[in-house]
Amino acid sequence: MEKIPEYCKVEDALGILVGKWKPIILLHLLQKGTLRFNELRRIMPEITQKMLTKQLRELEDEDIIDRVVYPQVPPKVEYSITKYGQTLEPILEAMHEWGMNHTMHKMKQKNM
Amino acid sequence: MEKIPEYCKVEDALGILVGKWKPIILLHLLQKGTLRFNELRRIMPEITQKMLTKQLRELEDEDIIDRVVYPQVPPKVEYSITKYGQTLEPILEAMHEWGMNHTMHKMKQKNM
DNA sequence: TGGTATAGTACACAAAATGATACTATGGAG
DNA sequence: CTCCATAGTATCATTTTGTGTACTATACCA
Repeated sequence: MEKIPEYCKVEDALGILVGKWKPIILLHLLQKGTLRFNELRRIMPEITQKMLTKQLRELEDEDIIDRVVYPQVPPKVEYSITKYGQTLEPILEAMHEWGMNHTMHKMKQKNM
Repeated sequence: MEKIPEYCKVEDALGILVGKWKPIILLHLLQKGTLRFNELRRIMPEITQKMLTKQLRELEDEDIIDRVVYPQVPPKVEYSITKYGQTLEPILEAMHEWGMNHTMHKMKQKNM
């Protein structure tokens, strides 16, 4: 394995990926391409409006997702992954797959 | 991309990977194989003792790292990645690499 | 006229994560 | 006798994250 440099870059990656919701939001966006605010809410019913807004803003600030506002009433706002955000796909995919196997691992431990 | 199942497994992966410190601890352990408590502290001077202890315990509980206590004074405790923990390597590698590129991305934005 | 839908914001509050600092036990070195 | 080193624990303060509820504007539908 390659040596970790003095100023460990992994922390930067984390700043963007961590939080209870970001990876899930990103996985859904990767999957569907584009989603409106309330579509995201319906997909993740446990997240509050405030949290969703906050996470989306942070991802937008980091240039991971795009936010397009249509001047309509009722409002319409579409979110999608930026080109740059797509570079996160390998990490998200790896997490997703690992998560699956991890569930199996736990089931074994508990003899389910 | 494959469809995300009802009960999204990514959250499980996250429970283990998130936290400001876990991926960094794991990367160092992957790199060095085995490290003592204070060696980890020296490598990551910003982490507090309490946090390091906590993160290590959590990783141990999840069967990601091993903790071996040598009955000596002063105490000696060695940490290493379990076989199961090694399955996280692809994620950690992906994060590490992405973190590097992300730093470049930011430098470009700021014209550094 | 009243209800529904959208994409939020504002405020009060609770809970969880993280941080700062001090403290412990004890063998060995000087 | 004093100080150092190790691998922690204990306590308190602060920061981040999350929850709950109420509120907004306005086109469309009945």
